[in-house]
Amino acid sequence: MMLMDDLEQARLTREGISIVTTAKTGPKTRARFRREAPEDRRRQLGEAALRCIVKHGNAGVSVRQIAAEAGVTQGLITHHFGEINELVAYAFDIMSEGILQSILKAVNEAEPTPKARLDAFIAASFSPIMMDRDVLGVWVVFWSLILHSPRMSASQRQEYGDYVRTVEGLIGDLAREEGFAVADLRLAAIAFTALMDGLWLAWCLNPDAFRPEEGVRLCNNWIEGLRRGAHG
Amino acid sequence: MMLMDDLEQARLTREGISIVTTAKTGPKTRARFRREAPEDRRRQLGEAALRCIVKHGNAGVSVRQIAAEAGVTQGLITHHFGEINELVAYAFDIMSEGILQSILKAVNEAEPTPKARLDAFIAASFSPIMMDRDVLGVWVVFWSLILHSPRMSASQRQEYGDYVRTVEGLIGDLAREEGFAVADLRLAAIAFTALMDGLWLAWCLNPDAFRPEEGVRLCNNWIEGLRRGAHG
DNA sequence: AGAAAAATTATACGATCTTATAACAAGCAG
DNA sequence: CTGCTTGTTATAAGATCGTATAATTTTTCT
Repeated sequence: MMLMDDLEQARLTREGISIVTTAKTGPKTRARFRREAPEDRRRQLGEAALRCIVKHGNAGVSVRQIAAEAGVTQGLITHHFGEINELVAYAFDIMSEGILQSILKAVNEAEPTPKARLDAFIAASFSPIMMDRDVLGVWVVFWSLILHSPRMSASQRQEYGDYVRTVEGLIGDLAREEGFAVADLRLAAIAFTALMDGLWLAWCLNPDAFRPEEGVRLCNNWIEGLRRGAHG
Repeated sequence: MMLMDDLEQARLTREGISIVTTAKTGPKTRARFRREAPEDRRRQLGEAALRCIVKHGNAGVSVRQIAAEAGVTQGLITHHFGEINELVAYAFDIMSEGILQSILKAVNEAEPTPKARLDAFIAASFSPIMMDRDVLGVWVVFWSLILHSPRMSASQRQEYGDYVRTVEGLIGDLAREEGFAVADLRLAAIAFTALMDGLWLAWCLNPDAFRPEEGVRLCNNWIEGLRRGAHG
């Protein structure tokens, strides 16, 4: 999962020392540990959760597996998050924010014209970082939770809103620059978002269906329809 | 889950008799049962699986829960499907086929003009039967399996192909009738499918984002773009 | 230095899950 | 009516899961 590479860090490998010393020093030695700021620990656990979900899908959402992945004991998750669902929701926030930031970075590095910025947005959305089945694997787990958990649902509403507003800005700027009209900017942004998400989903489920470049072209065609007043 | 209503049947409620009679007749009484044709039983189990997934999401995919839902014992699932994933894959086939048939029925009941048929297709895709979060709940479980199981992946490829070809036919007929050109019909169908799926997904995750009628309008706008040569 | 606070380990408990296996019963063939 | 096939129940074994609780170590603060 390429998106995660940035986030990954050298993580604490739990020392087997306690086991070795147990025989020597006595039966009551404990594993040594480093105490970390709650904020850091929470993030470590969140990233470990993402890695587990990538590797094992829904089955990866487990206190024991995530704790092992993070190199800590199970109780730590209870301590920092209370119940495991809270940890997963936190992981969802990390993931969402990471993706949006990654795309926004590409947009802001483009030339400051509306067209160039929109192109960068589309290109970033179909870059290898996004066209990754593992990312869908994670997303799918989140979706199923969103449907049942109010906490997750609230996060999703927030992230989706941010995303659509971003698209709204990009499209609005283009329309102003090129002088065409859009009847309902918010709805147009929703449609464009849906088109991109739908293409991404279809590709992840069946990468043979079309090539990413074709996805980019189809998005540009939608923009072309907007230019020609299809949403007037 | 409205789509399931058609499939639901009065199901065997397991008699507690065996427990009661145990005290009277002796310790060795067994539950009475009806023997059914493997084909029937498999379908019953498949439908029970769908009901469980609707109710409990991923957690519903469990031998015990599905067996209880179907009013049989656990061993029966092992007997008919071997491992549980095979049962879920079977449930996926039932579901996919049901949805496509449901939409095609609406299309074929419309007036035989390309425009009317396409309208019916869109309307059916945004009808209350489809705009149901429970349906996404089931689909999400399937997607996660598609990513990991070749068996499920093969089914998905087949269903997706059928779906896109249907859209291709509808759009192609309209283009011919109205006399506009489409450069790549297959790609256009993929885009339109993605737009509809993306809107459906967004709505299911967050029903407050837009109304189904607005979804229909956004689809029509896309068609309007096609008319105006955005995909030429 | 020493005590208080907070992070972390360690462990246990009860529930649920998957799979395997043996016993039983329903329906069909003769 | 009898016996065979197999759908079905019943039960057990072993793994894993979530959460609670107590003991211990690290860090901080005075």
